[in-house]
Amino acid sequence: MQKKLKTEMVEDLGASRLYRAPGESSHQQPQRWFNAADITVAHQSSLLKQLNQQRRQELFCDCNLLVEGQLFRAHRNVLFASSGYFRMLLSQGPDGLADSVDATFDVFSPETFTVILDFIYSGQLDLSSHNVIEVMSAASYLQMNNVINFCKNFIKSSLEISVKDEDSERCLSVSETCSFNSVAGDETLEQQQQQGPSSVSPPPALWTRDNSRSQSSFIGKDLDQESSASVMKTNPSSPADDLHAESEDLHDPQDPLYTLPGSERRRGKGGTKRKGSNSNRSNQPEDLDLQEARTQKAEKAEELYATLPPIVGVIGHFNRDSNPIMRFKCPFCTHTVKRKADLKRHLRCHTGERPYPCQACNKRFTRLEHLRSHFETIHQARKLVCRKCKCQVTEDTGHVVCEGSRRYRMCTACIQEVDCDDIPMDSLDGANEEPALLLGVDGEEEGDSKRSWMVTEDDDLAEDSGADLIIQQVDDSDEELE
DNA sequence: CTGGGGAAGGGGCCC
DNA sequence: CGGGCCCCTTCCCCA
Repeated sequence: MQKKLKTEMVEDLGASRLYRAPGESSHQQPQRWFNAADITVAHQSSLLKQLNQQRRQELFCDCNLLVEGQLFRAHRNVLFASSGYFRMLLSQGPDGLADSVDATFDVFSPETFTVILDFIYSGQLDLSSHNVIEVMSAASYLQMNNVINFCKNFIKSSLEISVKDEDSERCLSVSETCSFNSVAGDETLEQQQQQGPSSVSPPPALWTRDNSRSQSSFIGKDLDQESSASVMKTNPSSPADDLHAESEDLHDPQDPLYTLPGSERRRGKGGTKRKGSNSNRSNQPEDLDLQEARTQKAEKAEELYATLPPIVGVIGHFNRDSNPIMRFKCPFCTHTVKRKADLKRHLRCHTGERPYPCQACNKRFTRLEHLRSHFETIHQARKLVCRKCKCQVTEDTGHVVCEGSRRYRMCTACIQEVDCDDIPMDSLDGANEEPALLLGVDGEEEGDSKRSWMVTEDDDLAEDSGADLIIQQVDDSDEELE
């Protein structure tokens, strides 16, 4: 009976078939049963070790790689299988069939390439907070998606960027069990990517429109803890889970630090959630926590910036005159820009850094111009348009009406129509007054260059009733003198 | 359900 | 290189 059951198992288990140990006849009572997956894994592991040993002994190495003057030797078939860059390089014309292949790299350091090469041959990625950006940049250059994904997860956990609760466990398993499978795994990933995001399961967070606001277990995770476990060992025994790593984008709109406490939470590109946009209704402890977290995140962002290599990535294009056009590649995504400054600006959408807070509502912005636009539109009623009838108003025919920290203009007719005798109206002159001298982002006096709509980290949050159309008397002069 | 408007974010590029 | 402007896209709210 038992024998019959096991025979059925052998026939039915499919992918995870069981096999008898060598030497056992089918008539004997089986002593040990082997899982096909275990055999495969053991074989892969052994093969990888052999290849790595051959590399270290420079046996059968047919590829010479010169990185900033330092020579590395490797096997072209391994490189071909591990890196999209080498796939392109080695498959270009008859050169790929040459007896030996030479390549020179100056865009990353030998130390970085050592990490990459060790990963290719061992499945272990030696990441630290000091090398992660450079490794990621090199992996991007070499088109090694699995390494990029490991780096993304590493950075993300270091930055304490939140992910959804339901994803957190999976993410942990990713970092713990990401398969090496540098040959098949990478290939599979690329195939998945070629099939488009919809085919990748689960879909990347960037593409989702999940309303979940839950925070992940990454929140509060100690950076040091991550650093101490900086060697992200991949487990060759697991399937190619690195697809899951792809599902977590560094730029997480669910990040509570992504916007201000109480302010609109942006979901995906461009959108805002304005429900409760008359903000600052969150309770004080949460504000304190978020303030602290925000400070920590700013520090992490600074650290991230500090570790950025001098050139994050350079891609050569050619113009009509066949002259190369240099571009800077974002280490976190595929975006390239012409100017380094533009890249720096772009990086804020990955780091979540929002250095420009609004004094009125404490909402934060990535750019000064966005803050200015926000303040003028929301809090200063710069638009000479009646909010109700949309007609053009002038300083004589329109009045500024306050709604919480928001201000807008209404024409005299609309105000009378609303029939609010007690509508508090700011004088237009007051609304148009230029703010007084202010504090900069860092709380240092910076003169006229910084306007009153910028708030320091230590400033009290502006009160905002958040009530619907509660019109309050606002003294412009007092407010702006502050 | 749908379209328009408002607000916000991001990219390109000029000064 | 930073600031600023322009333009586009995206999302939400509301009629």
